[in-house]
Amino acid sequence: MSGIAINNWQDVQAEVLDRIHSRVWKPGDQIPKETELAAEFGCARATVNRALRAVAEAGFLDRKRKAGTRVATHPIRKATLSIPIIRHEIEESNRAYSYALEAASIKKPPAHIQAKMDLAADQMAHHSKALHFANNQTFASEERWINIHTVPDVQELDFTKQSANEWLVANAPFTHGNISLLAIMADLDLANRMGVAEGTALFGLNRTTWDSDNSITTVKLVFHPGYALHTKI
Amino acid sequence: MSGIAINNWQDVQAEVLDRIHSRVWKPGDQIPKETELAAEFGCARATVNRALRAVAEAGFLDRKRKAGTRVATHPIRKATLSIPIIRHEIEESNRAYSYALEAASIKKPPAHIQAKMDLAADQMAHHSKALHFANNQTFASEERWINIHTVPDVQELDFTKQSANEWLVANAPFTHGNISLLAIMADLDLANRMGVAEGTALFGLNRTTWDSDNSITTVKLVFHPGYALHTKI
DNA sequence: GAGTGGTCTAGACCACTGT
DNA sequence: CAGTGGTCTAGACCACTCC
Repeated sequence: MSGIAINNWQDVQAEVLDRIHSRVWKPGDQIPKETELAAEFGCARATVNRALRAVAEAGFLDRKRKAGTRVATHPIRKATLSIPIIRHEIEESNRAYSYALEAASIKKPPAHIQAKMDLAADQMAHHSKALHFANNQTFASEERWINIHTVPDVQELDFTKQSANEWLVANAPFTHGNISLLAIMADLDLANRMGVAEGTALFGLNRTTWDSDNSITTVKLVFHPGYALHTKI
Repeated sequence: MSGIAINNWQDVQAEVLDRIHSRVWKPGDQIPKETELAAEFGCARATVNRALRAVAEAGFLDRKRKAGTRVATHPIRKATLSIPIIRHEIEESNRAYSYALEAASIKKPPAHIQAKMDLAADQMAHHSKALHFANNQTFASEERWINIHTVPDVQELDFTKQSANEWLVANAPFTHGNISLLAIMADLDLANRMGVAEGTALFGLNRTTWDSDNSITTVKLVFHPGYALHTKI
């Protein structure tokens, strides 16, 4: 007996995780089928299914029709990263947020931006640079391109007060996007804008968002020295 | 009419996402309750629940008992990051993986490691340094501390052939852990070990894993210049 | 107190996939 | 082809939380 009554899918999940963790079920082992576990736990198969699905999503089980359910051999797999909105991140730590637009214009993007946003060779786009501050210290710099075909309204807006990101979030919903995380060495321009030494290693995040097949915006965020992204597994 | 028959929870999810995306339901709006949607779509409430739960997990909806379901005002929230096992990552790109242990010993860890692993002040730990190669080029460096109280077997092992990580994954299952992602400027030692110029900006990942309240291991991985982590949202 | 989402059940059928 | 997980249904009760 496991000693604890099983009444809901969380209990089943806890019991399953305990068996994996205590190596009753070892990595690579096939575990009993849903109907057997349901009988053992005295609950419906749907409840077992709910629990096993959750554990599989967390990466500890591999499930396949017909082949059954096996304990994952390499459980270090998925981490959920919450991508913060800069203003929220700063305000949640009780610091004062401020924002400064450095430049904004419509111009032809360089080739690597055209490729990233799937723009035609002669297509113009909205370009902007801005800085985000926490308690008047530079927190992050942002360089952004916006697709003016997908988001025509952007040409009439004033981003000196409201950040482009906040306007876009509220007014140009996206269907999907991709994110890259990388280390960046500050060049002279970036170093000057952010008030750090040239060559400083900075944490960077590139994000491109899409409305179906149409790119909306691509942004390169570079954070202050010492910034780190945290997550639990 | 939406024109497409709704037969399963994925269809419901697609329809819900489409309504959010096309702004039939705007950010902050309360959407119809589950029973109403079930009636509209001609399916069971459980099916609607399954779909809405999935959309909420993706961050596009906020759900509360009694208060109902609302469209999230800030959908940019969660990204699932798959933390790769280095050997797999290299082999999947059809490059030859190799590994070199540089040092291994039992010694007293520095204070910040003691704090990170919740070790007593006089407690010793297993320390190792290693390099990972892809096609004989340096791919990443690793510096690791292992809690010899939680994992006593580690003292009898030879990590010259098998990497510590692979042994730990198979033999010391963890219940939870935390990960930090950051940018690192190569100091002289790191630069020499990795064959890069001093001061190069490198992508780093720190991970500590736990077996309930006992730390298992903490590792600092530093990747080659140009390395980036990718994810979709 | 009442309304909404959260979950359970029992049974059924479907879909993928290994043999 | 057969076994396993994937999903649907209809109804029920529970738990949280706003008023």
